[in-house]
Amino acid sequence: MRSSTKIRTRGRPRKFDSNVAIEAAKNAFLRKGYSNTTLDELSTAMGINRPSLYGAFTDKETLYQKALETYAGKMALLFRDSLEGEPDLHKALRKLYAVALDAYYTRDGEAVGCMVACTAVTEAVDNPAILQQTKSVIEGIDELVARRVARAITDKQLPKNTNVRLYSRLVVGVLHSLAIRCRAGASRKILDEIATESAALLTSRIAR
Amino acid sequence: MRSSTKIRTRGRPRKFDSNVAIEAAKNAFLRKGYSNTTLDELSTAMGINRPSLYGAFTDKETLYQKALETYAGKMALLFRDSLEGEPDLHKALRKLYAVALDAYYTRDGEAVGCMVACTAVTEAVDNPAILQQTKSVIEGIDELVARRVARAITDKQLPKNTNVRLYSRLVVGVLHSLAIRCRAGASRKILDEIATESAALLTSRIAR
DNA sequence: TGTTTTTTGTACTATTTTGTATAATAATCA
DNA sequence: TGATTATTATACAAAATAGTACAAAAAACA
Repeated sequence: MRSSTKIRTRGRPRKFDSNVAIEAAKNAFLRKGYSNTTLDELSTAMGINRPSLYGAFTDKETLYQKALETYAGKMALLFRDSLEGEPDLHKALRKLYAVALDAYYTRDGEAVGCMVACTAVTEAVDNPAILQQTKSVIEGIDELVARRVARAITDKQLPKNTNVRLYSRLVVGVLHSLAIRCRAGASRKILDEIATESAALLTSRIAR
Repeated sequence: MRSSTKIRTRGRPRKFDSNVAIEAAKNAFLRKGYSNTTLDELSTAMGINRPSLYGAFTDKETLYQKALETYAGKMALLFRDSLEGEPDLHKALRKLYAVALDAYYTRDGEAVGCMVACTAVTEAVDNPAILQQTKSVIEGIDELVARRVARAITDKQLPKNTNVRLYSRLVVGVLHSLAIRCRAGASRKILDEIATESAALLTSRIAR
């Protein structure tokens, strides 16, 4: 996972680590979205001055895409581990939602929600590239959950006639709502309750 | 519902109707969110030049708040009518989601989603007034649904021990997910399926 | 008819914002 | 050591953007 493989090349060496810088950009974009995050903020957050930033990441939009990609990759990993770590589907969903909620708050306790659900969609209407990226990230999460749901059917925790893709979209839909409510100022307590209740509803006997 | 009561006052008469203008502002803000919609765009969409716009609506932020308020009011009406028009809860939820999806597309078929879920939340992190407004709009919708759910309990369509507030938040959560998926480029067909399946799951026998 | 009042229209200002020119700097390579 | 190459730092340019000054216009009022 190291893109900054230290093969010494010519020229003056960079003062920053590419991955660390993207991480910082990600956090900045996560708070205010693409167009509302200025290059001054990015430059400060990343500890890189403007020309170096452009030299390394082309422009603001490319940097955003890279940051979103990084964010999505990390979330997908978290989600996959949560889902696959629990043999019981109900527990797996509870874990999924708990992990998501943890990620929806920064270390400082600020409620930022999800970078895809809460900020990327704002840009999507006027930016085809971001729309496409947003779409495929969401589909990726759907697919991730679908694989776990298929396993639950094999394990006889869900009926055989379950519509896997549709059911998975409902599971993921809870993540969307949690993200929005988080960013809209709901208390963590309420979000935990919603998460718990959703996991219960989705794994109750009748759920198809 | 007419704020532009035509009591002739002194001075040069306005060339625009206040409600129509706010409607236009609402549509503009709905597409691109608060900070990404410029005053030139607003001015053009509303058919009002800059100084008149400021004279009538104070500033961009006040106009946004007014537009969001208008949007929320209209959606609340649509939702209430949908919910209360159907005696059967399952049908009421289907109607609710259908009405929502219709609103999530403009007349031109553009997928804009929900002004609250898809764009207001972006601003909420850095704007306490918008955060507060977003929060209370969502709570208002929760409350609206809660009243309908309470009736369903009275009508014995849901068990007496149903946690009304929590259950209602799940119902509303589906709206959040539909809005996000809409704006993220999901097809109308898939959204209809999700809506249908969600209504079914939420009114299956085990749902508490 | 002339005064008062409010809105309109044009043009402008100050600020913010994205992106870049240029020279100095720090490394490799021959 | 000197040439080459890539990055940094300062400063700047061009465009966009929120908000406003001011005079002309259009109504009511006396």
